[in-house]
Amino acid sequence: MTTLKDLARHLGLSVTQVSRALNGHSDVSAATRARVEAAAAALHYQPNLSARKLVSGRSGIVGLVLQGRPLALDGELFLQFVGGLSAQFSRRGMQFILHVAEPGTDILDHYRRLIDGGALDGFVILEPTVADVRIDYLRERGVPFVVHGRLQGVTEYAFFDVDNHAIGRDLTEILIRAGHRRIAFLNGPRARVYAEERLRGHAEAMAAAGLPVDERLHRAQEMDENYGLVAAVELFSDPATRPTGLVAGSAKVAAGALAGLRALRLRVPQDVSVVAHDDLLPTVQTEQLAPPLTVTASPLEASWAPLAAALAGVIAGEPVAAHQQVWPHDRVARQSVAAPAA
Amino acid sequence: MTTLKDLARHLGLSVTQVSRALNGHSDVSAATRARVEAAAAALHYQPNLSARKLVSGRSGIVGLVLQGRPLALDGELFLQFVGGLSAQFSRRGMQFILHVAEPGTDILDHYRRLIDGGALDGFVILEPTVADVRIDYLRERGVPFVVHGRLQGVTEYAFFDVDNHAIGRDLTEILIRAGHRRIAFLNGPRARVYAEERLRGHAEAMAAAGLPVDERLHRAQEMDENYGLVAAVELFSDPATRPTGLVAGSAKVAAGALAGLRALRLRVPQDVSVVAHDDLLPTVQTEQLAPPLTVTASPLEASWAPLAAALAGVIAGEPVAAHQQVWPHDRVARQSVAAPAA
DNA sequence: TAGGCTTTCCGTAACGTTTCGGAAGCCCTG
DNA sequence: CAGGGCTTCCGAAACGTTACGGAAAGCCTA
Repeated sequence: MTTLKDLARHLGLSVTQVSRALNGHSDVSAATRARVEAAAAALHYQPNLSARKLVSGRSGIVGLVLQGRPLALDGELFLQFVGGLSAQFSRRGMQFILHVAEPGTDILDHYRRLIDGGALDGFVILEPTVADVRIDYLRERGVPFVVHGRLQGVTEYAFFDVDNHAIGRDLTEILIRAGHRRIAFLNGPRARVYAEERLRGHAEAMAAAGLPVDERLHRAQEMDENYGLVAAVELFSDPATRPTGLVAGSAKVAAGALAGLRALRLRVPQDVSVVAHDDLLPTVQTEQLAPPLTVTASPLEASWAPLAAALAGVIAGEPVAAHQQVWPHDRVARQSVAAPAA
Repeated sequence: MTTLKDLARHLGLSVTQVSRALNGHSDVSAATRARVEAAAAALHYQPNLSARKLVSGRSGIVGLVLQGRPLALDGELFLQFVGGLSAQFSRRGMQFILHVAEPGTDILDHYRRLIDGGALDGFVILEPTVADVRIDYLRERGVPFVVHGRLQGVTEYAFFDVDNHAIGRDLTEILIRAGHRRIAFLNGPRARVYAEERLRGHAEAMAAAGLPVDERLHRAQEMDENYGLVAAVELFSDPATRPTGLVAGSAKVAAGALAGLRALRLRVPQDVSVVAHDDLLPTVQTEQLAPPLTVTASPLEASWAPLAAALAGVIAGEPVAAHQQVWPHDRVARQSVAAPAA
């Protein structure tokens, strides 16, 4: 293992100067810097992260803490999250640790150990809830973090998000404008901020059109295909109370719902209009469904680079306000919406 | 952050003695040790991994390096691997790093950087190939690693594996004993050791029964549902050349194959007998398929704890021979095998 | 009681890096 | 030519931990 000392000896310089040259400090002549960099490359010098951490207080390691049997998670989504983040942090020369907390253990204990051990510089928080204890704890301890999504009641934190309020509103409005009045709403699980936001947008659009919000047409659950299928069958099997439109929270939910409607021999869009929000994941492609789905769309994949940049920035001491980003979403009209049958 | 110095001051001891007490050295009185441990717990002392690494040469961090767009991986399998390993290492007080190498980059460069940076103590190797450059590199550099699966031509390394040779043989024998002579074999990708081993077992069983091996009935591919479906349709659509039995490499492949056979209006087991190897993953349950599948079975989940234990042991300097484990598999007869139609 | 062994403790050095304060050499200004 | 400022360098200290060598105290043995 090549160390700074080796380099210094080899170059006839002091360790200090070599370090400063490599780290881009100003008081190094251009000629020296070039010499140092060449030698570092030639000798395959890699800075020792542990030593650097010890003195600088930073390890270049960030983490993601997940709880629950992995089995309870959606494999596809998990892969997107972890793979995307890991690749982005790797690219920045940072390490990305995945820490799985077993169910039944106190999640804050895991954060405490990770922080006290001095191993991690910061955390990525996925799927925040409305009263998220993780956030409270990290804020209290002053540990850098970045949120995929947004919090309620707090503003001084870094985040990357889409406008879920607008998404809920847009999807609902698409159906309202087509003439629908009874609209099923398949949302994500209750306490999640994004689900609450979408619900708020939905309610707002309904109110703006003078329509009542019927909570019996709402569902709130982890979003997978099975959920969509079961919900569709439940909500649409009785012709008397059947809604005419359906908002699905994700492409998977939509695919499941389409299967359910098909099983009930309901046609889309003649009998039921369907819209969904599409994260543009590779598993379910909404333009390939039957019929191709009218959606709001925003690539989940776009999150990873900004999240990594934000966390790196906050760790480096930049103000969080510089790392608050709301990604826009598209509205894509396809063939799954029509006027309700008379 | 509580440090050893804090503890020492608080206890009126030297830093050295506190360190030795906490690390279970012999020259510490029982009374002192108890006092130190109590104080450590009370002050939430967590050893600083970076400092420990700097002096001991170990970081307590192990890694898994994956290459390829995560999209190319099977989400479910990925989740099992990463979640399972992460949980096991966490339990041992070790950190588990996931490093995603972008496609097109040299995989060995990633290992080199990780090792030279001094950040990692060892690696987990998944899905080894027959001439695996990663293994060669790690062996050459003397870095600890553990293999999920086995290597060919090398014996001094730690591994956890199932007997894929026996699995290939057993599955084939089940069909042969039922009277089948033409057997389709849906294997994993070519260069993977496990696939080669299974193929060897298959060929051996065929030879033992005096049956010819027809390579046109073989497929070798990443094992997912679509593969099973396409292969079944290809192999069984022509009544003239159609095999009477099928060996599927995984539950997913089997589920796909069953769908394909159903599409061809072939009945299982009346027209075609089907057997598979089952990793007992939660997504596809072979006893729930139609018909319930006759399988060899071995839980993939059993791998994580032994793999973690093995890597920890090797890092601690234990001989690799103490960490070579072959897990047994079950044979479960259900309703997917019958004598071939006359 | 002297010598040696065992138990229990401690001071110091070391790991590789960054930071802090200072210092040498040079050029410019008055 | 004295003084000041800039550029470029360096030594020493520090981060928190473990390893090494040694040392004090107690007990046993001869």
